Amino acid sequence: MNPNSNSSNFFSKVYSVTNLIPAGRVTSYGAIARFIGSPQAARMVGWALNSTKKLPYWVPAHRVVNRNGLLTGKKHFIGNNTMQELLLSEGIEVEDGKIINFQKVFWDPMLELDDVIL
DNA sequence: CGTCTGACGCACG
DNA sequence: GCGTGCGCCAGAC
Repeated sequence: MNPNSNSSNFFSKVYSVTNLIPAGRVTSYGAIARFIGSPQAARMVGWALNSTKKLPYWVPAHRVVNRNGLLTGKKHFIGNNTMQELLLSEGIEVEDGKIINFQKVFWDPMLELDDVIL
């Protein structure tokens, strides 16, 4: 874990937090960005997750959506519906590329990892 | 080294 | 409540 030596600390934090997202829960790019200390770098979170495709280990990038619970990054997965399928398989209700009970399944690292220092 | 782009988020109208 | 514009940070050209 934490193979950050290669990448910037920013990326490694994104990977670490994303890996801590429990199955059946999701979080947002902005939430991660805030947690790692760059609240205005939400776009970079997505950028970092995009590069997880080439990482030697698995990162549950499908558990990260935008603040509206919209699966904005689904087109970056192998198939057009891969992201939604993965979420559905974890018990997350998704309809037309959007998480239904987003507020219910939302996992905020600021609250769950408030005692964790990356 | 300058410029464009992008899995976002927020302010405005 | 919805569409548009702008700023953010890092990487690719």
